Amino acid sequence: MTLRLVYDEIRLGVRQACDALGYPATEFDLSEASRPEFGDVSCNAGFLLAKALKKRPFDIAQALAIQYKKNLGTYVSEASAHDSGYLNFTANYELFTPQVIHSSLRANYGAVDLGKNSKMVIEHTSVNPNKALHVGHVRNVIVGDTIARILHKASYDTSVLNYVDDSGLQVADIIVGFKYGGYSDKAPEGQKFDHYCGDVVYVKITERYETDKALAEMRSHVLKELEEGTSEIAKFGDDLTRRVLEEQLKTCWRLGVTYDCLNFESQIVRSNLWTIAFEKMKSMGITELEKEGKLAGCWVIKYESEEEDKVLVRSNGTATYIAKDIPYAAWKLGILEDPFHYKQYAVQNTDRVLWQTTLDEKDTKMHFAGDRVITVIDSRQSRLQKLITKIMSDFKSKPDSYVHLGYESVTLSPETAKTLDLDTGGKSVQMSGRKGIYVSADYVLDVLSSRTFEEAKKRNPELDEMVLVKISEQVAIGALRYTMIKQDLDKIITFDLTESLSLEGDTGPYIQYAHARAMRILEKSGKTLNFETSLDGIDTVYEKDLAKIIGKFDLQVEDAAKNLSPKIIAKYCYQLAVSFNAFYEHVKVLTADSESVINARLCLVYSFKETLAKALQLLGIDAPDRM
RNA sequence: GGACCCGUAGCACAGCUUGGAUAGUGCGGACGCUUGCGGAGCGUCAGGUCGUGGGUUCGAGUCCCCCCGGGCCCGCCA
Repeated sequence: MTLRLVYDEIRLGVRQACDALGYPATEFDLSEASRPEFGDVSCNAGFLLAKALKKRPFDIAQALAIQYKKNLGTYVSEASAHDSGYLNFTANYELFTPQVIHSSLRANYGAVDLGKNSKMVIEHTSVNPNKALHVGHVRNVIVGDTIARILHKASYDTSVLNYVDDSGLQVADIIVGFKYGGYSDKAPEGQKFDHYCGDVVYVKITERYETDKALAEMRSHVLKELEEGTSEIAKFGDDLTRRVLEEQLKTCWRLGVTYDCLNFESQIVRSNLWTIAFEKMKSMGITELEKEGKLAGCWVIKYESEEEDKVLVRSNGTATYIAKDIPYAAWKLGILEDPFHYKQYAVQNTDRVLWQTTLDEKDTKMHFAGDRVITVIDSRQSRLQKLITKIMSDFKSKPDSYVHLGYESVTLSPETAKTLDLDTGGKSVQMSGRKGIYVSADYVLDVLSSRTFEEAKKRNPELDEMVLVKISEQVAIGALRYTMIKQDLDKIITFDLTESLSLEGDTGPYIQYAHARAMRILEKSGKTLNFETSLDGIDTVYEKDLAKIIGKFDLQVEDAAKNLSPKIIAKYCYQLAVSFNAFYEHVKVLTADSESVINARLCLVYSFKETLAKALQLLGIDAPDRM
């Protein structure tokens, strides 16, 4: 039983009332009442019928309310018309609250069956393996991970992929650095290898290209060797990228993010996927050999919707970079025969196996492809992604099987830029790995973690150091993950280091704190909760509001999954915490008047705690028992 | 030149998909709340011509168009 049932009952009841009054059928909407004094659910049927019936919305709502009240049903206690024309309903909380509490005890509470167990592939992270993750990458990682968690809750059978671009220009850059630039391929003591590669080798070698043309030429040479994959350089590169990748993954795992498979670009290049995809495109007429003009001799993709033709194969016969993206996208959708074998890369969180692609026939066969694919990439790539979406919908002859989930970038605030010795004249600045303008994810986590450690220690001086470290890490990750998810994907996040340390207001720690408070009440009560007795006597506005919000968890999951909008769950967690804090402040639990009320309130607190923990889990945020 | 995104209080955002009831929240500012289940909390107040102009509608922050401001993308690079 959740709020959904109340909606369903009202929808049916209003339809019946319309029929009884002889009103025409109409697709009215039910929505949450905008203010508490309007009740719980509002219906706009009055407005919609006004024209057809030539009556005022209020009169229609009034008639409907009277008709509806002849049979109030189970979960509605009041139906009334408002002057504005809305038809408002109030839930029957005597019944609703205990039933919501019972429902919320289910392990899979909040789950919805949108996906029907269909295969869904989510690709995210996909950071070039030549540097450490910075806060811009973190947005990708967290958005992707949260979407995967939400879709899993919505009954999709999800596979999470991380694409490793180990044969690209950025990797070539650091190889040049190590092989020809004189940099040691060991990081200095105390520095992670990915940081060393990004902070030192990548940035410095890029600077040196400016003056050292010979070095710059080595880059294209190295790139060619990487693609061919047989030389000593390629072997060196392979070893190198795996060392960087290992460090990058440590950062992701620290954030609570796990994957199912690592897809190496070098293997896509060395497999036959491209040849097959190219033939398919030719036979479908997606690409044509240009006969004249400036693109003469190139295979190009022509789409009327695009103003420019896109070169797929150069006049010298070599393929452009989309020749890597197209077969990979097709592979993700299971359109092409899978040339890969798979072997175990690691075990994450004690039980989740991370696989990796191989071209070794001795390894096993697996299936990671999906009926639908979501690719999480920065919206700066939406031009290319639009093209791939189009090609995939032609391949699959289903328009929405490939989805580019774009998001705006993370920029650095002028104050934070200053800490990197950058004067931006009061404007925020785009991060750039190449130019060394970024704040690394590990650094932010470390700073946050030590800040939260101080705070936790102050509050819990008696707790063991190791316990405090664990709590502060949970809170630090909660803080970072929440800031990355709470606002809309198409809004730029201006990252400010000082601001990110805030633990008050609309933040992850605020929400976690509500959970810790609830936990402490339950602990302190020392009681075994009795859910089987009548849970009445909890009828203050605070308790009703809390029950209502607990009761709409599944509706929020559905909304978030349908719209691929992780912030909906973030807002929901915040709403839960706000409602609980109001309850906490105004309603006494342990010192309530009677044992039965104490029990009922404890049950509500337990229900809240469980629901918040489940919702936070969708955000990959731990719910600490104390903090 | 063309494509896409953003513009709502001092700052950061929600609300726009599906048009209706006094436009919400956080930070910052002012003031208050703890012998009580933990103050990472709660409460009160101040602060908004929803970028401009037009259109559609009984009704527009929400839909349509023009314009203005900001961002970002547009290679036989990857």
